[in-house]
Amino acid sequence: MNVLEKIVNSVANFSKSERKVAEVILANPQTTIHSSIAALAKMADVSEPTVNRFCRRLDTKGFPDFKLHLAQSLANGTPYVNRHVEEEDGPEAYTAKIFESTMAALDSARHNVDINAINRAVDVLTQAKKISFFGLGASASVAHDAQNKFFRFNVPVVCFDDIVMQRMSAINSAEGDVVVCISHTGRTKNLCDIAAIARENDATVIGVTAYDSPLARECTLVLSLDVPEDTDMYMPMASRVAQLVLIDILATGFTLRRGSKFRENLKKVKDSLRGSRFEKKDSPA
Amino acid sequence: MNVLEKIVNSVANFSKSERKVAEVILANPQTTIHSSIAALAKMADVSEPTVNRFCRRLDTKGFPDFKLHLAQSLANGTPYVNRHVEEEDGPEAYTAKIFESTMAALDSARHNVDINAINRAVDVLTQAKKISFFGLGASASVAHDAQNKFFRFNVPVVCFDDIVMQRMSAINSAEGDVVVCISHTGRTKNLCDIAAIARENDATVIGVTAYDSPLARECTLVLSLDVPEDTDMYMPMASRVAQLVLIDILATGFTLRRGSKFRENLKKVKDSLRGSRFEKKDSPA
DNA sequence: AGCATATTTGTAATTAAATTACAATAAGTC
DNA sequence: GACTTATTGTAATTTAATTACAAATATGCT
Repeated sequence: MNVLEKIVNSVANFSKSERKVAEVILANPQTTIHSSIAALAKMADVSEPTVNRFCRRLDTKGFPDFKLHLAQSLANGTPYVNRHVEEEDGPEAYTAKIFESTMAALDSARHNVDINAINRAVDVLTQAKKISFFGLGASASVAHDAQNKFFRFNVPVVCFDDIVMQRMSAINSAEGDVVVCISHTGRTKNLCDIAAIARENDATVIGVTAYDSPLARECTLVLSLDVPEDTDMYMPMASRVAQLVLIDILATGFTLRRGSKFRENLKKVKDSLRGSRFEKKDSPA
Repeated sequence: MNVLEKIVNSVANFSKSERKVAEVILANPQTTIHSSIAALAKMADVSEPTVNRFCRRLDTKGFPDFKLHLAQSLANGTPYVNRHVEEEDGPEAYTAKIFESTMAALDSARHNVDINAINRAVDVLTQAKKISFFGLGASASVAHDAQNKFFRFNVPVVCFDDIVMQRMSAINSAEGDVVVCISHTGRTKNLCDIAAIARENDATVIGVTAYDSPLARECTLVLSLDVPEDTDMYMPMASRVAQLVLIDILATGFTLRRGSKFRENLKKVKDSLRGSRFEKKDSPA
């Protein structure tokens, strides 16, 4: 974990003097990495051993080691420690924070995805007779996006964001069909029902959802994205971006599995759009 | 510039012993940042001052400072190397690459967005009588997502992914209405028409599209995301994620502008979903 | 080739920095 | 209010890095 975040998170465990050190470091992290322990101690108005103890408390070997960790945190372009948008944030601040928190969420997701599950999902998808993407609310747009991607593969693909249509589609599913249910929380009752119905009708159900959720229990295969919940905003944000990236990954895996000849097909689809577009000045007539 | 690159580039200026140091560092950079000057000197089979001189030659203040620079290089240099998915990539490789390229695209977008334009867009949106989101193809899912977000604000918002509906909606727009047109390339003819029609009917048209594009020229305000084109895959990937994040930013700016009382409204919308969901075990009854 | 100069490299001394051990102070508890 | 525990600082020690200088090696010139 990012050292800066770690400082913020463990501020509760700090003593009064250690907190002073934390404040100084958070206020000028860039200066800190070029300071000696003596200089930093002076800035925070504490003694040198206090700074040293502060470093140890953050699981670093000592002050030099701490500076190393800090330098790495800063290098990743993570100036904002507190990524949560706050009341008084101006456009610059909230723009940066949202970009950063999204990137952080993706990074977290990246380290948590189960590659084997992805591989199996790609397996299943490549062999599907028909692929259905179901999502409700915020996840509906992810389902649409998935449809847009898989549609290009010239595979029978449908997408519904309407419970009734989803239900009908699920009831009509058969062996060899793949149903992908998308839900961040995995607690949407209707979608759980759909998953159950699809399974009863011998379809393979892939859940893009949280592991330990009612929806997950109804699925044949679960693709979980451990993205930290966006607690402060009352909207799904980062989690949904992670879902989209997961769809990208599945689509990519799909094309790779199908081989190079198949990819020419993709190009054809893209070229077909040309008529509906204005030509680029520099592109061939 | 990255220190590792710098070492490679200036290898010509090094003396024999310095080159030995360079080799050892390049071979195990991760070890280097946790070694003392003595340990490194021993590994390279040179004296300690030689290592120190080596550091100075790379415009660092000394060995500790050099380690700091090296740590930073390792922090951001390593992951985003080869971002393009290749034929022979396994699940692990393409998963990592897609996550990384998406993150890289977001990072690039972050540094290129025009904060002023965002601020003006938020201005316009907060004052809108009605907001319409229009997108076609891959951008349609972004438009849906935007609708889902702004709908929660209890603002009149519509979203169409159908040219005919978009056209009718655009013709019916009036002063005070805001139309947001989403298109990565900005070259989709139909959408350019829609933007023009909306403007003729006194709506404010915000374009989430490329700066120098036909669509941009039809808009009142352009929000451009300079995301490197996804050249190898014949599908829009990273660009669309960046668009979503931009929508997140606009929505966030919107809520901040509307003040805290308004945010209670958001909570109400979220709570309203509770009935349709399975309760979490640990949540209050 | 041989001498002289310049450059590179290493040894030892010095200095600076960080850590440890311990004492003093402050906070909390009965 | 005295005792215990935790926190903080002072001073000593250790460790690491740097400097100064000397030896060795290489380079150039007659």
